[in-house]
Amino acid sequence: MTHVANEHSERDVPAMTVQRIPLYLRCLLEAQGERLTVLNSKQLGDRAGTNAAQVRKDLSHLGELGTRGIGYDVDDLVVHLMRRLGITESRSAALVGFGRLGSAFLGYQGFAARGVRIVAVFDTDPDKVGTEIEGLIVTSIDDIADAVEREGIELAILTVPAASAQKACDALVASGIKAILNFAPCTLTVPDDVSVRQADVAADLQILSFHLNRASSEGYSR
Amino acid sequence: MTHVANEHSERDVPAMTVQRIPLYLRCLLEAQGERLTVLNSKQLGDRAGTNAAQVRKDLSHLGELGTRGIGYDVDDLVVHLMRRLGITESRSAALVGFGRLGSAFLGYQGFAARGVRIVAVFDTDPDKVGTEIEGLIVTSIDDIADAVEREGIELAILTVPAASAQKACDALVASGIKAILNFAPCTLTVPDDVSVRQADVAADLQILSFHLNRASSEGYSR
DNA sequence: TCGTGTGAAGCGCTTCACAGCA
DNA sequence: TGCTGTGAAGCGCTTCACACGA
Repeated sequence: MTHVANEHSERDVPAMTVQRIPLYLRCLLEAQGERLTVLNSKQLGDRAGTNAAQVRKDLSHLGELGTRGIGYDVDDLVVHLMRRLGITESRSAALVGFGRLGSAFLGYQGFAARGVRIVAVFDTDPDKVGTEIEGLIVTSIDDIADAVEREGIELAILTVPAASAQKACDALVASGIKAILNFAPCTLTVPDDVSVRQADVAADLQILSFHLNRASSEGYSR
Repeated sequence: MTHVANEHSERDVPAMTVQRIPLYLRCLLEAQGERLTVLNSKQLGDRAGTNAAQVRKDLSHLGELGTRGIGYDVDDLVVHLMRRLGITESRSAALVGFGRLGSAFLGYQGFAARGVRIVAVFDTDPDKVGTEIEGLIVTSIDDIADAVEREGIELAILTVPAASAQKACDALVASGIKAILNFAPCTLTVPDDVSVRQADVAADLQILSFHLNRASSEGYSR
């Protein structure tokens, strides 16, 4: 059952480290844009809004990626982080819910550079099904299982109203999707092998509102 | 403005507890809709996707809000959590960046029930300034300081491209805003007394993508 | 009796400080 | 010399287990 792990390639990465990998990657891509070839942990920490010790500890969970006395090679680290995130080839995502928010994501050109492509759009509304948008045709959610297999879809972005989110989620799970980003303000029930991330904008605003109450003391961030 | 500290009304609330308060509030409002008057910690934990011990510990940080042997009064707890979040009166928010994503938030009718109202819209694009939308008129970001004072704006939702996010952020900070929800994929630099929450959709998708890798390599054979 | 509130134990993440290596 | 990688210490969050009170 146990595989031989080359270096620590299959060692356990702490959850908080996983959440920061996309942040580091973004900072490294910025640095690439500035023609920087090497960054040390202090520089990367400053860009990411953390600190040098955090950066070193995080990256050490992924392997020995730096050079003592020098720092981290930007290009190498970009490649390594992308591989860890599984986005060396773009991941294919389905957009479920062709409303205002869904349309905004469809029109957003920034996903490609971050390793994600929206390759299918689903909705339940018969008036929307058949609409062409960004080269895709809005499809009935009943046809999702076929599309998932045909297009190799692995991720879903759920932008339907809260009232229909669980139903749409069930359809996604039934079609074999194992990762869902849910923008509906409701708790989704899924099997253990399916990952869900909750993106509740109103909740974020409420958290910020809480901190406003304690405006006397110093502010938080993230 | 300081209240007499009855019980622990101004005691320090752990950051993780603050993040769950909006979740509990949402679950309680759902329960209200089902005409439930009392919930115990197990029931609330199930709805929120956590557990009974977590609920009791979290709520105990806010005071003695339950009744032993019974549970928590739904209406009372709703009022208490809303007060703690500072949304008994809606908070006024500015939307900065009238693009696809910003338009989606403007059209979203769900914020009102969560205690937040968008009362002003800003953009830099002269073609967009002057547009009327949802009863609001898109205003130049240069006029933000006036609007913040006039409308009592305390929150900002930043939906501009990454390249102009820091500039818009600086304008918000200069106008006195102390809480910013940033959808641009970039790190914002702000004074210590300003709270920023980062909402990076692509990063969320990358985190989900990471977990897809784990699942496939850890999975049972077949 | 039942369920909350809470000290204490358990656990994981962050920070520190320095050994190790280019 | 300079910076990474890492054990260890520090800290905060979660979970446990039970006293307390309605």
